[in-house]
Amino acid sequence: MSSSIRVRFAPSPTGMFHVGGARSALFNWAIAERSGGTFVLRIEDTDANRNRPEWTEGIISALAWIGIDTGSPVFEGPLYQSHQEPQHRAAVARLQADGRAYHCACTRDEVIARTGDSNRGYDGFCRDRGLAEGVVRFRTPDEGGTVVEDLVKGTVEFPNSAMEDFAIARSDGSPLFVLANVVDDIEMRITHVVRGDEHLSNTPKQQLLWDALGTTPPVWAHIPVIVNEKRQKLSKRRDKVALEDYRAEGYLADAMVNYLMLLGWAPADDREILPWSDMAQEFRLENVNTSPAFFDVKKLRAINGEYMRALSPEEFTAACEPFLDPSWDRKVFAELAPLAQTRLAVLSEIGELVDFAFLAEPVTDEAAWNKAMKEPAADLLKAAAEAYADAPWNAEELKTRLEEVGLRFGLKLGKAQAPVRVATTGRTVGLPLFESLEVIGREVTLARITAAISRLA
RNA sequence: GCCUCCGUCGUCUAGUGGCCCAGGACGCCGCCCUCUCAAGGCGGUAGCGGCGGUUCGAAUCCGCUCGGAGGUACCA
Repeated sequence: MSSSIRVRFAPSPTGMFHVGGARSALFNWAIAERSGGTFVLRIEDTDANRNRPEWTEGIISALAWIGIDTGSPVFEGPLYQSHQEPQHRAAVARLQADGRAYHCACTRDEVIARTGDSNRGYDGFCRDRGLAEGVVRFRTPDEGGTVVEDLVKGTVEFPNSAMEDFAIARSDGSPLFVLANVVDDIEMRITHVVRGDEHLSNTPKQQLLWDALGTTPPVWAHIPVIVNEKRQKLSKRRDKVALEDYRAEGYLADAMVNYLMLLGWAPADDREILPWSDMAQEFRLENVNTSPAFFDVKKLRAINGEYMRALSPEEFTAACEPFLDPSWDRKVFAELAPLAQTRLAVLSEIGELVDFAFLAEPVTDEAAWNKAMKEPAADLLKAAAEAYADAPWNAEELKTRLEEVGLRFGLKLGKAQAPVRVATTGRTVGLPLFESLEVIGREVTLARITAAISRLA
């Protein structure tokens, strides 16, 4: 039973991979992987995607980034849905032959004129007229309710009286999305449909169609949507939702996956940081929350930081590579990288932390300069330059010497280091100073201190 | 309008009648450590939308109410 599971994942056809879609994909992936089932990717918008293959490419590459590999044995796809295939028309015809659907010639205005209510749906006027043309409508049950058994939401009952005879094919005969969607799911032997709960309201229609087509409906699981700080569903226009953007900013895929899985689900123990293998093993749709979750970048950053600190120095250095200027000396960077590892939340911040070591002149932050270069900065820098002129060039010694210099001015190291830091790195905050000086060398250090002295003069 | 879903610290959550005067994590605040900034350690802040029931006992069950979200096309 569980080995025959086939989950369907349908990213939205917008050419951009939404974080909500990513989470949904991950949930699907987890249950498919754990049960040894099949993950079916379907891009639902036929026309848009047929004309823009790069959109599909983008989605596949985003999926690959978070570990959903198109080469995996439990992956099947991509599959485009077309609602113009023969089997869709055949299904419409079958439904009509079975008396489950009928032609209707009413216009919207006619319906409103009859019901006197623009809020109500179709009134069933053509139900028994035996027409041969027009839109095809599905004959909805008059009484009772349609019960959707949902793994996440539980038992949800929709009164049939609130469901109009909805259209399944246009008057030109072309099948509509709802119908095609169900037909394809049946054909692909989908057993589990896991999607955002914005689809819950349309589920009874689909379920009716599954039944009418003589097939047992799949297991439904409607997961809560992800919302913004205003508690609205994440929108492409307002919110930053493209998974690709987070990759570009320097979030680690593992951290992203971990965070996304935590949105609406929590492992049994108190762990929040845990490997994918554990999550996939423990994940149950039944344990997914029912309420919407806010996408909190602050927490994402914190988790990303955890993952970055857990990296070995080599892994961290490698992870930084895409965010480094090509001209920077990688040997020098390798020395600096371990110092930077605990000091950033996302990889894209690496540049501003280490650029001083590669540029001819440090980028000087004026506010930092004004703050650090107060009396007796000039004299202190002169003394430091002297002390450093003949110092053995290692961090330990550089620290000791500056400490001594500071003492002469009645300053502790915390104060005394500030002018030197700004002179050599351009900023008041940054990597450990003396290790940094060791890396850039005596010549560069002295040159920068001298330059600062003359600027102060 | 009608239908459906949702409502525990600012945020993500644990919690399915007593173990909860509600636990963890992020954030925030403070202290320690410290060459700056981080990291790390320690401590703190803050919550069951409201009202009525049921019960010896309710975050947990029921009703109402308020608030939020989504759906409702000859769109996909």
